[in-house]
Amino acid sequence: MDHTKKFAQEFEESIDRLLPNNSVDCVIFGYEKQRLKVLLLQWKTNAEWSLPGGFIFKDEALNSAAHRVLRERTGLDEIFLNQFYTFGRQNRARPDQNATEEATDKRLLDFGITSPVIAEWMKKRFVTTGYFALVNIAKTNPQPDFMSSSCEWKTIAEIPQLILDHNEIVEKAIGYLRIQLNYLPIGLSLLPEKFTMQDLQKLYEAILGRPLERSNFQRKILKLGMLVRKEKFMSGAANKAPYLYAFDQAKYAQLIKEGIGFSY
Amino acid sequence: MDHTKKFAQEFEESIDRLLPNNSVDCVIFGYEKQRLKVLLLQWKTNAEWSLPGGFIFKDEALNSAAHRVLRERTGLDEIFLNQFYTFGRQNRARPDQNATEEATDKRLLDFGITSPVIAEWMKKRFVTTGYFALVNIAKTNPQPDFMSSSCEWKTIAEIPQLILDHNEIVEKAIGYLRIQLNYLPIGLSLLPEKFTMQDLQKLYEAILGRPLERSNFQRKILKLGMLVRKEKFMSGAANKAPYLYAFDQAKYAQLIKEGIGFSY
DNA sequence: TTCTTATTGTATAATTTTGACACAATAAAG
DNA sequence: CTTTATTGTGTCAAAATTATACAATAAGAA
Repeated sequence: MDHTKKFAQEFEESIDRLLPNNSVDCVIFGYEKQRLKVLLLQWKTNAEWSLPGGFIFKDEALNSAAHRVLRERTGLDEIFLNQFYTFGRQNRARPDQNATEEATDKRLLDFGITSPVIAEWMKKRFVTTGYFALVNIAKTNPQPDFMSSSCEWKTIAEIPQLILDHNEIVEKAIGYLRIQLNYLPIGLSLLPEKFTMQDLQKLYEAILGRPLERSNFQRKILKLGMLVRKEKFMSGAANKAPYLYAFDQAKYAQLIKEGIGFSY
Repeated sequence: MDHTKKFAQEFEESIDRLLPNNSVDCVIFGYEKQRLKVLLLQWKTNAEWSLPGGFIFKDEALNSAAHRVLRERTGLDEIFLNQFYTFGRQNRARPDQNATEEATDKRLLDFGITSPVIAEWMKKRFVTTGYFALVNIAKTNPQPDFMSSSCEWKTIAEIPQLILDHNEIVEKAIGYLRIQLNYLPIGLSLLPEKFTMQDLQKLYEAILGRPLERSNFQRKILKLGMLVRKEKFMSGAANKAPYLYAFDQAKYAQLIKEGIGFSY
């Protein structure tokens, strides 16, 4: 019995313990080379892309399910997950995904779903709750699960067409990320332990989608008192070397709790 | 056949058309006599209080269900509803509501539920999505439905113990109302067409839960340019009569879209 | 070595916003 | 005509914001 079949059998057996009509999807943001990225899974069977998502056990809280699903599908554990919106249209498939009975059956076969029990489950209507997370790409090593051939970080511009309404979910996640910027531990979660002021500024610029004035950004951030200055960083470039900074975690946590009170 | 039985029969017949395991609950904010209020329903059968909530039809979007449920249960229609959070603990009952089989059966009887089909439905686990709305109390006349003996506006301080986790839902709604203050048409939705500056200030104070400095509030609000000054308001009180104001709706809408950018 | 280049850390000045308070104007009651 | 409570507006210092300037500096080029 190959891996896929084994997985299918295990999933089929677990269906009785799942709460019907509900699911979770995770938008995992990472930051690398001054670019904001999102973690996507590609299906083994038909190479389509999707967000890491899954179902809820009958005896499991929605929030716990989000953490478990993310761990099972990517290996990422103990990360900050933030619920942001619940997507509940009758037909959450994209308009171009024909929803006739035959088309749906054919699509399930594309995904390698042959078991009638699983097919019946997958044909249900699911109301899905979106969570977003912020992770430091360097510190994590996501691994695709059985169903997925790969697990890739894509910049926002690179995001391909995703299954169902997952593109919409990503867009909404970015919107909430922006609105909640002052209340989220953006820097601590997304940056390496030590980073330059430019790293931090580019991160904010990536999230806000607009440029910020360098010297004013530096002054305002430093005035918050949440950064500790470390040694200089010799990049090898022909210009003045920037200092590295690290977060004063206690102060940062407090500031985030109250909301960082300025406009970038 | 009395009303309650008729309703029970109708509900029983509709269960097949409902999406299991999902529900919506609405936190309707109103403003009256300079007090922020919430609309609550009281059950005919056992006098317990709850938020107006209900279920989703299989062919209905989650957001549409929220509008329909609100209309059916209170008569309120075409109001601005804003999704804010999805509550998904395994057991959403309050800790003091004993969850043993017998206790649950007894509780359902308290609510007048005798049909086994309805009882089975009500025993399911429901993940509920919370919506909040802002309405002008003077313009609306909510009416309780079959199941409810009354439909009352309660100030935040007056809110009694509610069923399930509804007290938690109200608290979370107020939290989101505060955070999203600058992005919501608070004034236009909650105030009458013409209002005094004090009305507006007290509204913001009620939402924020803290006093604001009168003259500075007036200066900042007027500077936004979203108010049109009307005639004076002769209240009969022994003091200088205040001006009435109305919203410049186009400008207000634009400001709300971008987010009103100042701290109160 | 010296010059050049790109970037960094910091300073400065003009402008705007905020917070705290002052005060004359005024509607109605005594 | 005086008193009272509240309103519209003004002031002023402190703080924040914006735009700009400029010396310091790491490394490559001359």
